[in-house]
Amino acid sequence: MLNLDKLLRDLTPAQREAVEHVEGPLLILAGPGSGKTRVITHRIAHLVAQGIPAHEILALTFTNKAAEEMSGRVAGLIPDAKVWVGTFHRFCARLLRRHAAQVGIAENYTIYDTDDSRRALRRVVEAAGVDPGHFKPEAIAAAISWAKNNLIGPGDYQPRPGHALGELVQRLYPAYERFLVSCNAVDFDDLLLHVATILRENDEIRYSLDRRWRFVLIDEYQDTNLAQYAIARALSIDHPNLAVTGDPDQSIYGWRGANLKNILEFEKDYPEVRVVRLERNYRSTKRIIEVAAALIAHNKRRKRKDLFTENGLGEPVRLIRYANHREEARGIVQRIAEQIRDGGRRPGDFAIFYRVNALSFDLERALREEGIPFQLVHALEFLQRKEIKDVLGYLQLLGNPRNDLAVLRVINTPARGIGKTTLERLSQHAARRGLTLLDAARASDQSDWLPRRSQPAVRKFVALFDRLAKVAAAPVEELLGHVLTETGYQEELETSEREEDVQRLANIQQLLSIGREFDEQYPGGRQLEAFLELTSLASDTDDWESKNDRVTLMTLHGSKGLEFPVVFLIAAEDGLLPHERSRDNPDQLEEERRLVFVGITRAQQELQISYTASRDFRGQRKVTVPSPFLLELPRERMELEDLGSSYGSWDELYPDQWSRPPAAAPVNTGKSAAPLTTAAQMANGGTAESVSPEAFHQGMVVLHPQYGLGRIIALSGSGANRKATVAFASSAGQRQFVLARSPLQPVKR
DNA sequence: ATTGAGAGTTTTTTT
DNA sequence: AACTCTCAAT
Repeated sequence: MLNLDKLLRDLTPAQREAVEHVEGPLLILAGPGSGKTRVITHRIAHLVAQGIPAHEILALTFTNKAAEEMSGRVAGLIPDAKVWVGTFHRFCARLLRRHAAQVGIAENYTIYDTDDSRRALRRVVEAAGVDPGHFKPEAIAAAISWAKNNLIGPGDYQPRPGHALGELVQRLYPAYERFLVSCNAVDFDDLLLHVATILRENDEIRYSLDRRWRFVLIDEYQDTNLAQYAIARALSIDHPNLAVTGDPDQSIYGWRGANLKNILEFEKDYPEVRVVRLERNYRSTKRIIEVAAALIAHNKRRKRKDLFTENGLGEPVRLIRYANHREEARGIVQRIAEQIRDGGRRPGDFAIFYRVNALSFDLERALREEGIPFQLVHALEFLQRKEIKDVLGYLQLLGNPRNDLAVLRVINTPARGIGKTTLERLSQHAARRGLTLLDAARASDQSDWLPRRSQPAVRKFVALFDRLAKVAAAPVEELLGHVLTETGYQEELETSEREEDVQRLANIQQLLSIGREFDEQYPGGRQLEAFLELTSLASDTDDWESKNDRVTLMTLHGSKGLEFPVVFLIAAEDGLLPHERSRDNPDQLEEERRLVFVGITRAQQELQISYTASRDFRGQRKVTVPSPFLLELPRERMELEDLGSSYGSWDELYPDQWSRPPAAAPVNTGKSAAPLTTAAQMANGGTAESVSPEAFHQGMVVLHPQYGLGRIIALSGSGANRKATVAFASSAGQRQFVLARSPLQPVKR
């Protein structure tokens, strides 16, 4: 039996309070590194020790990675307990299998990933005869996704009057949904929306599930959207034992519909809630926490939380400017190499974070050259590859023959002479008769609506499908083998000389071994559905392994929930951090700040933030502007280094800040926004006189009364038409001015 | 129907 | 810079 004392030992009073809480709502506000996962897992064990049946406990996370971590640690505490731990999406997928009929689909439905969903939408747009010229499918997809996340069904979508895109969405959303239903398919958002709908409309089901899961835990609650909120709520009405953990300061999924309100107003929904704050950080040094706290203090929309640590002071956080992206990669890799050689570090101690995946390239190369092992954690890569999706397409079709989208994908893959016109005929006939594409294909033989010479190819495809259907119940690896040989896919790749096909073949081998692993875990065959669910809800982020000793490269988003002894945060440049698309919206800007906060707080012992003087991005070389967030850091207490001075230094923007040695006196970190204005005033010397447009030149540092200091990055025209593009150090970003009429002043030095 | 060249566009983040 | 998509030629 479980030892209660052992569970509660070594916990702080706050942690203990959370762990010992049994009945009723609970809100755990947990700062980074505050032992949150430990508290959750211990609480689960404690509940079980109190005699609560493990199968009544449901723990929901957002990522598979978090789910795995949690279930592993629960298993460590209570080995055989049947606590259900998983992601929201997986949980909903399971529920939906059971209750699919409630929303008009069958239980063997297919889950469309983002790519499938885009294809489906494109087809719907085409069928509706909408001129795709003006509206990007992306925008329509985003609007539909937004609606679903906010529990707005296809029939309820109300556009703002006169809003052209909205009106289009109002028309296309129902059509898109009809198409999915006809394919017996759902997209990611549907998983949540359908389940929320079932819970809302069917009180009997709702009640029984509420009772079935008497204790519900939700991790990263700050990332829940309205649909997830509704699900959590519906499961906690008769048994309001809902425990949520989260940190508003780490909410970085607003763009996916996450609603910060859910956590900020949790206390309104459950007035009798017990709130526990975990503010002490056990992960990082004081220096790191100091920097993180100073940064996040600039956010307005947040719950005040005091971050502190009793850990040692540690080394100062480094802020480095490199000349360019190559130098940045080289510098970081050299430092890593040194520390592995002399500093007693291992490759697995290091992590490098960036805002966008495209930034990983130089680091990969530098690491490779230096011979340091690394792992790239790319969001979607493997499972998105064409060859993988093609093969899985066959599997999907076998599991769900109504899946027209899968038919479209595989009917001519590999090429078997079924082209656009044939497909057009098939689709038309299917639409006329209300058939699935597969049935239409079946009916095409000897028909009068498909030309004789097109018939044999279609007949062959149908025969292929039937052959495969006979072995569909085989173990996954075997089934994959059948697909590869029967379709001729493997042969096509094997006989090809092309380099990329060799790679593809290797990827297919990889898929086979995933299938093998799956079979070992779920022996006996007949597991096609489960395998498909696994592959469509998995992402490459999941198989990040802390145990294999490699330098980790990932996006800031991917880093959430992890920790590393040494962290490098690169490309702290305006336009990238904050991302240019987030810059103009205050809420989004705060989210970008939280993103940096998340990155910083991953570091246990050392942290280095860097940016460059110039960077090649998307094939263009650009003079960069440091991230405005850097101005919010307590730079007096950090170690500053400029390795890019040959490019003309940004020193001139912050003369007092950069050249002065670190201040001796402690500085109140909450006020670091001030230096900008101070520096600006100093730099300008307080004078204002009108300047000839010709006095401005490329690279010059200028002052704008509103936006502060900036650098001229482009000039055009002459005389009264002379225009300048200025990159500001503040969050104003880049702006263009007609010099003759602008208040811009050259900065005197 | 398939292939290849050229044009145009991109990704911010993930289930 | 790399990728995808479109369009024309075979």
